[in-house]
Amino acid sequence: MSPARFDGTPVQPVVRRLNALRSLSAAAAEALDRALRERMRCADAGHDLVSEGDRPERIRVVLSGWLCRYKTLEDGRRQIVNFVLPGDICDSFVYLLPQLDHSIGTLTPVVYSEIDRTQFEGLVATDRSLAEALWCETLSDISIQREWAVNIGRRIALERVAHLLCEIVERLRPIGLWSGKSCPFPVTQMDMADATGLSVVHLNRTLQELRANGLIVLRDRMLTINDLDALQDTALFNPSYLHYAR
Amino acid sequence: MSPARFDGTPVQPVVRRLNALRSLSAAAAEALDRALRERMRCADAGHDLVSEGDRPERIRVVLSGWLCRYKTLEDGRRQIVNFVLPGDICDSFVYLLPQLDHSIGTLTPVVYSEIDRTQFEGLVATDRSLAEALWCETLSDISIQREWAVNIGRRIALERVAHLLCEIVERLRPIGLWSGKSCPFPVTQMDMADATGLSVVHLNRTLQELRANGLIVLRDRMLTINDLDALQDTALFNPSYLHYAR
DNA sequence: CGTTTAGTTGACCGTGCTCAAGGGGCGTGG
DNA sequence: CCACGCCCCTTGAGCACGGTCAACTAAACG
Repeated sequence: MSPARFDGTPVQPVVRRLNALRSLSAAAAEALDRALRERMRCADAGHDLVSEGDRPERIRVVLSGWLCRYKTLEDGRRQIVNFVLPGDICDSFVYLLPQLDHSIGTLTPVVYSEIDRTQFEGLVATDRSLAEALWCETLSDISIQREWAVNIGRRIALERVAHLLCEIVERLRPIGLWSGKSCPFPVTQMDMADATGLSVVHLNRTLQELRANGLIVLRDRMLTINDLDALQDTALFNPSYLHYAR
Repeated sequence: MSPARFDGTPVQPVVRRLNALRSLSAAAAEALDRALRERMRCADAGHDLVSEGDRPERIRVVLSGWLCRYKTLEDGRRQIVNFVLPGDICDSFVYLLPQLDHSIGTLTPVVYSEIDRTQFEGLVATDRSLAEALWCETLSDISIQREWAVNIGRRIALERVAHLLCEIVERLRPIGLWSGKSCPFPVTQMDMADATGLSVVHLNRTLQELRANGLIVLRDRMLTINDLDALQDTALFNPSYLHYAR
């Protein structure tokens, strides 16, 4: 947790993501940048950043690393309901709610910033473009959540897994983590299973089918896609629900 | 579409729902009330209020009737991703997005109000309690959407259908449409199937199982639940994700 | 080196899907 | 008034997608 670990962790992914949704004023980008540098934190892989039932106090903004939002049923069944990538905000104005309805766990080591209520509201109050961008980010989150319902409810396993991969690629793109061919992919097969509503065994077989079809290469936590169009076709993927401006 | 059809359609469900999430000031409730009375509209059952791909211009607020948000895949598979009940807002600040990612269709005749952008922003700007309530409503919507992912991804058919019914009961309660024992339930089995990610045939059999277990009575578009605790138990239902203040 | 975690494979099984047909209620038009 | 069509619900039969259980491998780590 030494400050040294923050070296080289840029604060930009947030600005880049928000800008992809709705452009921020220069002043807003700068104020946000400053606020994010104030209270940076890190967390190891495999820990919960926040847990279901917690009273939310602060806004957290992910600067680097991957997390997932998940819920568990009494008997242990787990559903990952979304991934949280660099630049994502968890969540604007959460502290207005009495308690969290889900947990957020780290999949990798993570660097994030905390913003407390008064500082956050100060930021929002002084710049309209930031307030609008935050609404867009939230509307985009709901939209992603809706698409997950479609994915789990109406796509078959092969389409479902392909769709998950397509979404992640498109979300990594604006923050500069998609090279055009490949990206880091630090998600275990168990996580992917819990995200798609499949069993680990069947998820494994589905990945093999995607590999056999030449659609993906997935090795050593690295995902390579040689023909993204083909993968999108098998996923019935249409990126418009992400609401990124072109 | 004659004004007469609005007679007796109260504007209160919105205020009641928002108040259940976060209390509105008297001034905000009154201003909202006035705004909603300005441009009331109706729609017949079986029509789309808005469609995927539309450019959203106005905020719509449902005063009476049921709708559903849904998406369809190219080949016709349909997933209902949420129901829209009286008092629900579709959606705060949508017009910030370039286009809608899903459609909203009516299940019954519906009365709703339209609020245009400038009027809406005027309302929000002048009362902090309203702005906060709208954030709460939106956060609650995301939360519901997450729970749907869990429902479809990790609950078996019986639990899944039971959970859907439990959620609807709890959402009808604050707007006064749950009598304590029963409520209107104008949803066809096909709609329920599309909401739970099941086939119509299996949904039908699942409903019969719930009936056989004495958990529900569902006839003539009317749902009766004699032992709500028992239904919630079989659904693994925990209402906290709705974020209603007690 | 032993232990743990992640990935893989095989065999079997069951939940839920598909296809198909029939019934009941209701509105419409002849 | 009756006939027809349509929508919604229901039932049966067969099947397949995906789940469960179990065992094994390989890599990572202390």
